[in-house]
Amino acid sequence: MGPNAYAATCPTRLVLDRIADKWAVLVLGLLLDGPVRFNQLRRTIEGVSQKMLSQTLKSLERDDLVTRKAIATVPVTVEYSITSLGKTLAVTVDSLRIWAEAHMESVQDAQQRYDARKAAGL
Amino acid sequence: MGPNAYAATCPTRLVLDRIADKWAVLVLGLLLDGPVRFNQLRRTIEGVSQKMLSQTLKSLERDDLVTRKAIATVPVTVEYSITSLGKTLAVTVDSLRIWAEAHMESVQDAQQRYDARKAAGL
DNA sequence: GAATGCTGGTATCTGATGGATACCAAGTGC
DNA sequence: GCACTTGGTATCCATCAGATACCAGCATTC
Repeated sequence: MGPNAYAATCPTRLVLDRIADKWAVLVLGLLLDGPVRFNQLRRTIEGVSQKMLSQTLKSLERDDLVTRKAIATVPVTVEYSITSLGKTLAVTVDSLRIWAEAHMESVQDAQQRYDARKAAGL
Repeated sequence: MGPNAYAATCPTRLVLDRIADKWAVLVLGLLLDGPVRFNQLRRTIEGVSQKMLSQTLKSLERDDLVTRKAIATVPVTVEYSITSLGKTLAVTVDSLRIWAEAHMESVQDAQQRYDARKAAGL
Protein backbone atom coordinates (compact mmCIF):
# COMPACT_ATOMS: atom_id res chain seq x y z
CA MET A 1 0.00 0.00 0.00
CA GLY A 2 2.73 2.47 -0.88
CA PRO A 3 2.22 5.64 -2.83
CA ASN A 4 0.28 5.28 -6.06
CA ALA A 5 0.29 7.92 -8.77
CA TYR A 6 -2.99 6.60 -10.13
CA ALA A 7 -4.89 7.49 -6.96
CA ALA A 8 -6.44 10.95 -7.10
CA THR A 9 -5.55 11.91 -3.53
CA CYS A 10 -1.98 10.56 -3.48
CA PRO A 11 0.58 13.37 -3.11
CA THR A 12 2.63 11.57 -5.74
CA ARG A 13 0.27 13.08 -8.27
CA LEU A 14 1.38 16.59 -7.27
CA VAL A 15 5.03 15.64 -7.47
CA LEU A 16 4.56 14.03 -10.86
CA ASP A 17 2.77 17.11 -12.14
CA ARG A 18 5.67 19.25 -10.98
CA ILE A 19 8.49 17.21 -12.50
CA ALA A 20 6.72 16.37 -15.77
CA ASP A 21 7.48 19.88 -16.95
CA LYS A 22 9.35 21.04 -20.02
CA TRP A 23 11.33 23.77 -18.28
CA ALA A 24 12.19 21.66 -15.25
CA VAL A 25 13.55 18.96 -17.54
CA LEU A 26 15.77 21.43 -19.37
CA VAL A 27 16.99 23.13 -16.18
CA LEU A 28 17.85 19.87 -14.43
CA GLY A 29 19.61 18.60 -17.52
CA LEU A 30 21.88 21.64 -17.56
CA LEU A 31 22.61 21.61 -13.84
CA LEU A 32 23.85 18.02 -14.14
CA ASP A 33 27.05 19.49 -15.58
CA GLY A 34 27.65 21.84 -12.66
CA PRO A 35 26.40 25.09 -11.12
CA VAL A 36 24.99 27.68 -13.50
CA ARG A 37 24.02 31.32 -13.01
CA PHE A 38 20.53 32.63 -13.63
CA ASN A 39 21.13 34.55 -16.84
CA GLN A 40 23.40 31.84 -18.11
CA LEU A 41 20.48 29.41 -17.79
CA ARG A 42 18.27 31.97 -19.44
CA ARG A 43 20.54 32.28 -22.44
CA THR A 44 21.16 28.56 -22.80
CA ILE A 45 17.53 27.53 -22.56
CA GLU A 46 16.40 29.58 -25.54
CA GLY A 47 12.89 30.87 -25.26
CA VAL A 48 12.36 30.74 -21.51
CA SER A 49 10.95 33.92 -20.13
CA GLN A 50 12.51 35.30 -16.96
CA LYS A 51 9.23 34.71 -15.21
CA MET A 52 9.01 31.01 -16.09
CA LEU A 53 12.68 30.45 -15.29
CA SER A 54 12.56 32.05 -11.85
CA GLN A 55 9.25 30.34 -11.16
CA THR A 56 10.65 26.96 -12.17
CA LEU A 57 13.82 27.47 -10.12
CA LYS A 58 11.82 28.53 -7.08
CA SER A 59 9.71 25.37 -7.26
CA LEU A 60 12.77 23.19 -7.74
CA GLU A 61 14.40 24.87 -4.76
CA ARG A 62 11.31 24.31 -2.63
CA ASP A 63 11.39 20.63 -3.52
CA ASP A 64 15.10 20.43 -2.56
CA LEU A 65 16.08 19.50 -6.09
CA VAL A 66 18.17 22.62 -6.59
CA THR A 67 19.96 25.08 -4.28
CA ARG A 68 20.22 28.81 -4.74
CA LYS A 69 23.30 30.76 -3.76
CA ALA A 70 23.61 34.52 -4.04
CA ILE A 71 27.19 35.68 -4.53
CA ALA A 72 28.21 39.20 -3.45
CA THR A 73 29.73 40.27 -6.74
CA VAL A 74 28.66 43.40 -8.48
CA PRO A 75 26.06 43.14 -9.73
CA VAL A 76 25.04 40.30 -7.40
CA THR A 77 25.09 36.99 -9.22
CA VAL A 78 22.98 34.00 -8.27
CA GLU A 79 24.23 30.51 -8.78
CA TYR A 80 22.03 27.43 -8.96
CA SER A 81 23.33 23.94 -8.24
CA ILE A 82 21.72 20.54 -8.21
CA THR A 83 21.20 18.70 -4.91
CA SER A 84 21.85 15.01 -4.35
CA LEU A 85 18.10 14.38 -4.47
CA GLY A 86 17.87 16.45 -7.63
CA LYS A 87 20.64 14.46 -9.22
CA THR A 88 18.65 11.24 -8.96
CA LEU A 89 15.76 12.95 -10.72
CA ALA A 90 17.89 14.74 -13.29
CA VAL A 91 19.29 11.48 -14.58
CA THR A 92 15.75 10.24 -15.09
CA VAL A 93 14.30 13.32 -16.76
CA ASP A 94 17.33 13.82 -18.93
CA SER A 95 16.51 10.53 -20.62
CA LEU A 96 13.21 12.19 -21.54
CA ARG A 97 15.06 14.94 -23.36
CA ILE A 98 17.29 12.37 -25.02
CA TRP A 99 14.26 10.37 -26.16
CA ALA A 100 12.71 13.52 -27.61
CA GLU A 101 15.87 14.35 -29.54
CA ALA A 102 16.30 10.77 -30.77
CA HIS A 103 12.72 10.21 -31.91
CA MET A 104 11.73 13.72 -32.92
CA GLU A 105 11.78 12.82 -36.60
CA SER A 106 9.63 9.70 -36.22
CA VAL A 107 7.10 11.71 -34.27
CA GLN A 108 7.01 14.49 -36.84
CA ASP A 109 6.52 11.99 -39.65
CA ALA A 110 3.69 10.35 -37.73
CA GLN A 111 2.02 13.70 -37.21
CA GLN A 112 2.17 14.52 -40.91
CA ARG A 113 0.72 11.13 -41.86
CA TYR A 114 -2.05 11.56 -39.28
CA ASP A 115 -2.92 15.05 -40.45
CA ALA A 116 -2.89 13.97 -44.10
CA ARG A 117 -5.27 11.10 -43.34
CA LYS A 118 -7.60 13.47 -41.51
CA ALA A 119 -7.45 16.05 -44.29
CA ALA A 120 -8.32 13.33 -46.80
CA GLY A 121 -11.59 12.91 -44.95
CA LEU A 122 -10.29 10.07 -42.77
CA MET B 1 24.57 19.16 -35.26
CA GLY B 2 21.68 16.87 -34.40
CA PRO B 3 18.49 17.97 -32.76
CA ASN B 4 18.91 20.07 -29.64
CA ALA B 5 16.12 20.60 -27.12
CA TYR B 6 17.82 23.76 -25.87
CA ALA B 7 17.38 25.53 -29.22
CA ALA B 8 14.18 27.54 -29.42
CA THR B 9 13.31 26.54 -32.96
CA CYS B 10 14.16 22.84 -32.72
CA PRO B 11 11.04 20.66 -33.12
CA THR B 12 12.38 18.58 -30.24
CA ARG B 13 11.05 21.30 -27.99
CA LEU B 14 7.50 20.58 -29.15
CA VAL B 15 7.93 16.87 -28.68
CA LEU B 16 9.37 17.35 -25.22
CA ASP B 17 6.51 19.61 -24.26
CA ARG B 18 4.06 16.95 -25.39
CA ILE B 19 5.59 13.99 -23.57
CA ALA B 20 6.48 15.85 -20.36
CA ASP B 21 2.82 15.67 -19.41
CA LYS B 22 1.21 14.19 -16.31
CA TRP B 23 -1.66 12.47 -18.12
CA ALA B 24 0.50 11.14 -20.93
CA VAL B 25 2.86 9.59 -18.37
CA LEU B 26 0.00 7.86 -16.58
CA VAL B 27 -1.67 6.65 -19.80
CA LEU B 28 1.54 5.24 -21.26
CA GLY B 29 2.36 3.56 -17.98
CA LEU B 30 -0.95 1.71 -18.02
CA LEU B 31 -0.80 0.72 -21.67
CA LEU B 32 2.57 -0.95 -21.05
CA ASP B 33 0.60 -3.84 -19.51
CA GLY B 34 -1.64 -4.30 -22.54
CA PRO B 35 -4.59 -2.74 -24.38
CA VAL B 36 -7.09 -0.82 -22.27
CA ARG B 37 -10.53 0.57 -23.08
CA PHE B 38 -11.37 4.25 -22.77
CA ASN B 39 -13.55 4.14 -19.68
CA GLN B 40 -11.25 1.63 -18.08
CA LEU B 41 -8.43 4.18 -18.41
CA ARG B 42 -10.78 6.82 -17.09
CA ARG B 43 -11.57 4.82 -13.98
CA THR B 44 -7.99 3.73 -13.32
CA ILE B 45 -6.47 7.18 -13.73
CA GLU B 46 -8.52 8.77 -10.97
CA GLY B 47 -9.31 12.41 -11.55
CA VAL B 48 -8.87 12.65 -15.32
CA SER B 49 -11.75 14.37 -17.01
CA GLN B 50 -13.14 12.77 -20.14
CA LYS B 51 -11.98 15.80 -22.06
CA MET B 52 -8.36 15.59 -20.95
CA LEU B 53 -8.26 11.84 -21.47
CA SER B 54 -9.63 11.92 -25.01
CA GLN B 55 -7.44 14.92 -25.81
CA THR B 56 -4.34 13.15 -24.46
CA LEU B 57 -5.16 9.95 -26.33
CA LYS B 58 -5.75 11.85 -29.56
CA SER B 59 -2.34 13.51 -29.28
CA LEU B 60 -0.63 10.25 -28.46
CA GLU B 61 -2.34 8.64 -31.46
CA ARG B 62 -1.22 11.49 -33.72
CA ASP B 63 2.36 10.97 -32.57
CA ASP B 64 2.08 7.22 -33.29
CA LEU B 65 2.66 6.37 -29.65
CA VAL B 66 -0.74 4.75 -29.23
CA THR B 67 -3.27 3.13 -31.60
CA ARG B 68 -7.04 3.44 -31.38
CA LYS B 69 -9.32 0.54 -32.31
CA ALA B 70 -13.10 0.76 -32.24
CA ILE B 71 -14.74 -2.62 -31.62
CA ALA B 72 -18.28 -3.27 -32.89
CA THR B 73 -19.75 -4.40 -29.60
CA VAL B 74 -22.82 -2.83 -28.15
CA PRO B 75 -22.26 -0.23 -27.02
CA VAL B 76 -19.20 0.28 -29.20
CA THR B 77 -16.04 -0.04 -27.15
CA VAL B 78 -12.75 1.60 -28.04
CA GLU B 79 -9.48 -0.05 -27.22
CA TYR B 80 -6.16 1.74 -26.97
CA SER B 81 -2.84 -0.06 -27.36
CA ILE B 82 0.73 1.06 -27.27
CA THR B 83 2.83 1.10 -30.46
CA SER B 84 6.42 -0.07 -30.72
CA LEU B 85 7.55 3.56 -30.78
CA GLY B 86 5.34 4.27 -27.80
CA LYS B 87 6.83 1.38 -25.91
CA THR B 88 10.30 2.90 -26.06
CA LEU B 89 8.91 6.11 -24.61
CA ALA B 90 6.69 4.43 -22.05
CA VAL B 91 9.64 2.70 -20.45
CA THR B 92 11.32 6.07 -20.06
CA VAL B 93 8.38 8.01 -18.70
CA ASP B 94 7.32 5.24 -16.38
CA SER B 95 10.59 5.74 -14.52
CA LEU B 96 9.37 9.29 -13.91
CA ARG B 97 6.26 7.95 -12.19
CA ILE B 98 8.39 5.52 -10.22
CA TRP B 99 10.73 8.33 -9.12
CA ALA B 100 7.74 10.38 -8.00
CA GLU B 101 6.38 7.51 -5.94
CA ALA B 102 9.77 6.70 -4.44
CA HIS B 103 10.75 10.25 -3.48
CA MET B 104 7.35 11.75 -2.78
CA GLU B 105 8.01 11.85 0.94
CA SER B 106 11.41 13.52 0.66
CA VAL B 107 9.90 16.16 -1.59
CA GLN B 108 7.01 16.80 0.77
CA ASP B 109 9.37 17.14 3.72
CA ALA B 110 11.51 19.59 1.76
CA GLN B 111 8.45 21.66 0.90
CA GLN B 112 7.41 21.87 4.53
CA ARG B 113 10.89 22.91 5.62
CA TYR B 114 11.02 25.52 2.86
CA ASP B 115 7.61 26.94 3.73
CA ALA B 116 8.47 27.02 7.45
CA ARG B 117 11.69 28.92 6.72
CA LYS B 118 9.79 31.43 4.61
CA ALA B 119 7.06 31.83 7.22
CA ALA B 120 9.74 32.49 9.84
CA GLY B 121 10.72 35.52 7.82
CA LEU B 122 13.47 33.72 5.90
C1' DG C 1 -42.92 1.83 -20.70
C1' DA C 2 -40.21 5.27 -18.23
C1' DA C 3 -36.02 5.65 -15.61
C1' DT C 4 -31.37 4.51 -15.17
C1' DG C 5 -27.01 2.82 -16.60
C1' DC C 6 -23.42 1.65 -19.93
C1' DT C 7 -20.42 2.91 -24.08
C1' DG C 8 -17.10 7.11 -25.90
C1' DG C 9 -17.16 11.08 -26.84
C1' DT C 10 -18.10 16.70 -27.81
C1' DA C 11 -19.65 21.61 -26.42
C1' DT C 12 -19.54 25.17 -23.20
C1' DC C 13 -18.01 28.00 -19.47
C1' DT C 14 -14.71 29.60 -16.04
C1' DG C 15 -10.61 29.91 -13.19
C1' DA C 16 -5.68 29.05 -13.51
C1' DT C 17 -1.59 29.34 -16.11
C1' DG C 18 2.10 30.54 -19.80
C1' DG C 19 4.39 33.92 -22.16
C1' DA C 20 5.35 38.82 -23.58
C1' DT C 21 6.38 43.14 -21.99
C1' DA C 22 7.69 46.65 -18.98
C1' DC C 23 9.83 48.00 -14.87
C1' DC C 24 13.00 47.95 -10.74
C1' DA C 25 17.74 49.07 -8.07
C1' DA C 26 22.57 49.13 -7.92
C1' DG C 27 26.69 49.37 -10.29
C1' DT C 28 30.26 49.55 -14.54
C1' DG C 29 31.92 51.35 -18.80
C1' DC C 30 31.94 55.09 -22.31
C1' DG D 1 24.16 61.25 -19.09
C1' DC D 2 23.30 56.82 -21.62
C1' DA D 3 23.61 52.13 -22.25
C1' DC D 4 24.25 47.71 -20.38
C1' DT D 5 24.88 44.23 -16.68
C1' DT D 6 22.90 41.50 -12.62
C1' DG D 7 18.24 38.79 -10.95
C1' DG D 8 14.18 39.48 -10.34
C1' DT D 9 8.83 41.24 -9.84
C1' DA D 10 4.29 43.27 -11.75
C1' DT D 11 1.03 43.49 -15.20
C1' DC D 12 -1.65 42.09 -19.01
C1' DC D 13 -3.63 38.89 -22.26
C1' DA D 14 -4.30 34.52 -24.76
C1' DT D 15 -4.44 29.99 -24.09
C1' DC D 16 -5.46 25.95 -21.51
C1' DA D 17 -7.09 22.63 -17.74
C1' DG D 18 -10.94 21.12 -15.43
C1' DA D 19 -15.96 20.94 -14.24
C1' DT D 20 -20.29 20.38 -16.03
C1' DA D 21 -23.78 19.33 -19.18
C1' DC D 22 -25.20 17.06 -23.20
C1' DC D 23 -25.39 13.54 -27.07
C1' DA D 24 -26.95 8.70 -29.31
C1' DG D 25 -27.85 3.82 -28.94
C1' DC D 26 -28.81 -0.06 -26.38
C1' DA D 27 -29.51 -3.13 -21.83
C1' DT D 28 -31.37 -3.64 -17.57
C1' DT D 29 -34.47 -2.43 -13.87
C1' DC D 30 -38.75 -1.06 -11.72
